[in-house]
Amino acid sequence: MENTDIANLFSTIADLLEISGDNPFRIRSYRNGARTIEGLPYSLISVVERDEAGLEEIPGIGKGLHEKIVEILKTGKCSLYDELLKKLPPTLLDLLDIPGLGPKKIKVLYEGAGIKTMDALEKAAKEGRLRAFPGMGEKSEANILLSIEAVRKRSGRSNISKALAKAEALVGYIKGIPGVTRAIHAGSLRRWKETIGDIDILVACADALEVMEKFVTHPEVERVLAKGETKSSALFANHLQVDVRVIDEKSFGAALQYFTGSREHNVALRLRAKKRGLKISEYGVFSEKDGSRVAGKEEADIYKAIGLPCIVPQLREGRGEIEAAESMKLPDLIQPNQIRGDLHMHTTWSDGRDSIEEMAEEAMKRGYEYIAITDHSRAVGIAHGLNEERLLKQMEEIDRVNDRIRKTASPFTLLKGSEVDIMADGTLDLDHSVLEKLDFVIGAIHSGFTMTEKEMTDRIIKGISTGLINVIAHPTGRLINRREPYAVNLKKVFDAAKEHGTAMEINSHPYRLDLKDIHCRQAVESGLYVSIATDSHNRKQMENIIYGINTAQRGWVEAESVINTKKPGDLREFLKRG
DNA sequence: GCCGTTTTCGGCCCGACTGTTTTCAGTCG
Repeated sequence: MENTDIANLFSTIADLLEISGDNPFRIRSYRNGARTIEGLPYSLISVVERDEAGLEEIPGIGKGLHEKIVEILKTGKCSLYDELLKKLPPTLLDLLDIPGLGPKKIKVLYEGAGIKTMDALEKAAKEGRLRAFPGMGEKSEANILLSIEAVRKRSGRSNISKALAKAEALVGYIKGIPGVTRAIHAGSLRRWKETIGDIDILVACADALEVMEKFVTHPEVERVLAKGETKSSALFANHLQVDVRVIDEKSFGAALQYFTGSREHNVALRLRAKKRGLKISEYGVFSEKDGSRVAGKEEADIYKAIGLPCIVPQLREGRGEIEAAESMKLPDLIQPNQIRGDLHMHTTWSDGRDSIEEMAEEAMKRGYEYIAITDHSRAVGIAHGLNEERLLKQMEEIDRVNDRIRKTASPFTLLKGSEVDIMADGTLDLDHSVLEKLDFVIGAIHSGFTMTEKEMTDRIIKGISTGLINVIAHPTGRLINRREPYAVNLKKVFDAAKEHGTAMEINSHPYRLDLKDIHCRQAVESGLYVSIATDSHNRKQMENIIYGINTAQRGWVEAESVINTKKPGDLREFLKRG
């Protein structure tokens, strides 16, 4: 039972309690608990093993959730969950995915007409049987049918890179509408979350109705969900929902803060405001006494009004950032200009598209001081992975390129590296004698993803224990929305990595982001170094570094934990092996 | 179910939009 499993269980319990009409605040407690657990930088198992009482030190976990966590960890079951399932069929949870349909209506439909599946709901809507229920009419039936269709086609949350591209295009479009003075995307996208449910765009303008009209008639709009004076929503291709809100200049900062979220972060801020006799809304910070405006125009002023330094969007997840801000212990987050080089990339020697020199040129354009060339090893046959012989030849080629660069009086350096496969038995794919000649070795898993957790963990630890691996590439092997991570005990991997001076990669490809945010935090809190690298297969992909940096920021990573912020000499010192 | 510089009970963030309503409940973020 990992934290994620317990968090998912609590989240499901919250949904079931909601449908059963339970106390909304009890429901919120389970939701809060789930979020908190998901974001913890350590495993609950370790807490319970050490001292059960430690659970209640975690904010949001009280007596009730404590007992349930212990029950789940000890028995693998949760009696509350089992009881709820006796009363409510789990298929009702699917119905919560239908926009416009919430727990109250689902309960009524289930109890009144025995509707418990998406198919049954569709049938009832088509037959016009839903309009018999209070608050439902023909229009509700039509909307439910449209929404069911959308849910069936939907592929889940969008990858951040897709959402960012769409958001930037739409912000450009809106800025082109006459009278618009400001437009910016907010929401989880501004927090750089790895997947995005919908895009929020805030607009300041002279004529709100004009903006709303232009937005809902955008040529790519597939369906308008709502259109009002200050808020409109529309579905775009790939079922990406976009919400546009028009905001007064004097409230813009408050709205930006509010719509950037997360919800948990905002709830905590509002609670804090309330204790100080203030009220925060998307319109500003107001005195509860006389309703006078205290702040609103700039985002930072919202935090200032409640006695906090401004917290960057990447940290606003309700994972202890407010407490850290309060005690002036916010992390000094890694910044893009602190990255001195990229330590994972491929060239035409294996499956990359560009040559060693082309990659070097691009890196120099980016202002880097070094990069590591890390082509695949022979096990990745499909990528023309290098054997020892070809790797030795490539090293000679890199020496030649380095010589040519040195003659231009550039301080730029190429490091000779390899992304060597850690084989199923934990041995490395290339002779140690050759790997020892390299400046930089990345160890990676590219096969045998279906191993058990123990097998995979042992495999990686055995690789690390060779003492030859500087960095573990994409440590969980996941592809966002495409492939689940392989089973691995990261805690044990981190321990072994610490012992052998191995760093963890934050792979910056937007479909990897591996380590992910919370794992980054676990890694640096375990005292590990990370390498923020792009795994580029062509020049252009080097720009993906921004996704890795933001993932690191979401994981509270500071520059001192990132090996590629080191000066070339310091990096070489760090890379020296045992 | 959680929590406490108005504390162990009685609160718990705030507002817009829709569809069905003659004043509002449900949903969403």
